[in-house]
Amino acid sequence: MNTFPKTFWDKLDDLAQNDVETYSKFEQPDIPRDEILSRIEDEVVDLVHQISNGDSPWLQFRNRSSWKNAMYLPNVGLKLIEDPNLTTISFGNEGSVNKFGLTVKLLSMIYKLIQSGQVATKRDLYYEEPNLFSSQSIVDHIVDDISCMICVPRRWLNVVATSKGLVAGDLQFVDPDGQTVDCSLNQSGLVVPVLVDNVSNIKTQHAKFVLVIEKDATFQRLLDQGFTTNMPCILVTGKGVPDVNTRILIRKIWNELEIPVFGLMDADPHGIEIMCVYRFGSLSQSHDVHSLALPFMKWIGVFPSDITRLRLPDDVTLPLSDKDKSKCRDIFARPYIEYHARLAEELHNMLRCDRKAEIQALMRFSPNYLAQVFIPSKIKNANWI
DNA sequence: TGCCATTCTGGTATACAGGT
DNA sequence: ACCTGTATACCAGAATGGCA
Repeated sequence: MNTFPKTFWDKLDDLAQNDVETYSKFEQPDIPRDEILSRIEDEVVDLVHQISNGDSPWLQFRNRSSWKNAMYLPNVGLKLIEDPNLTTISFGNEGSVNKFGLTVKLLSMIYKLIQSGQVATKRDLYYEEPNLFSSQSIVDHIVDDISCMICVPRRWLNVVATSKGLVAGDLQFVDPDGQTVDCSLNQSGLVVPVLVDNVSNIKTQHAKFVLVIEKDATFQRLLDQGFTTNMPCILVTGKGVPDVNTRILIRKIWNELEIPVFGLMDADPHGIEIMCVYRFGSLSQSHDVHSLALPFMKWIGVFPSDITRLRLPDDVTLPLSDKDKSKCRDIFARPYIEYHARLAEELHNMLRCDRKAEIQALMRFSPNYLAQVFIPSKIKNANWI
């Protein structure tokens, strides 16, 4: 910390102030338990009406897998449009009768959960009837469809997923059990609490920024090297594609502490996609973009252009595979690209040079290069996207 | 019959836990 | 040291169904 002049930290303060003025903090409106229960009841009443009219019962929900149903709002993220295409599953349709049955079954399970105030993981739900559901991913899909159908975040249905992300550094909070937790005391990072909504009293002593890291390996390495003691910051990793809890926690940290959030990803199509999921939100969770997207996040690297700028040798980079290239083209087609010219430029860059690199490639220069040179200089020079 | 949309399956990537 | 199973998320392509 002493190696950086005061102006360095002042700049971060200015940046933080600017972010707070640019991006709005979203307070989730509180929907009472009875309201959620009555929304489920309404769905069931509809089914009864359909049956008594002599029709095959059906359910409708907003389609979360089509890009046509999503729009990009700058400073917000990827949002489900107001009038999206609806998917209909019906008892009378051979292709969807199975899903219809499972959806009704899960609706009843969720209703009981909310009524009794119990919380279950998606895995718990699956193992109640493993033969019926046949696979975990089917339960995952349907639960998310139900949350979209009755317009509440999944966690409010008392259905959670075990957390995957880790957090470390100068951060203290009161966890859902009421215990005060100090992340700086844990040498290898603390698992993000499952009921992250109930995390409160988020505080820090000195942290000036949050650094989001794609991979666990890099996260651990930075911790081992004492990155958080040299730089007053908070480290977070989602271990690859981030789960919902990790993204909510980062959002909460920003809400409370009002400090800049930086992202460090691989310089490959997959790394860029993960950056997009953090920053703009994912397509399949676009109905809950306000509590998930991090539009204020700044991508500090590794940029595809860094491969040539830093002259990374060929033996630590790889040519793009066919799948990488198609992933690039895929990201190009997404609605947020036209608002972020430099992001598009970096994608072009990667396709043109036909090279990708992982964060670990920077260790070619020296083991400490990432912590002592790369990250500080990116922040100092405001070299982010 | 061919087209389009929807649904399902299997593949990608990340990482950890536990058994052989 | 490897393999299987667990978790997260996303996407490509096959299979299916409705409609002109």
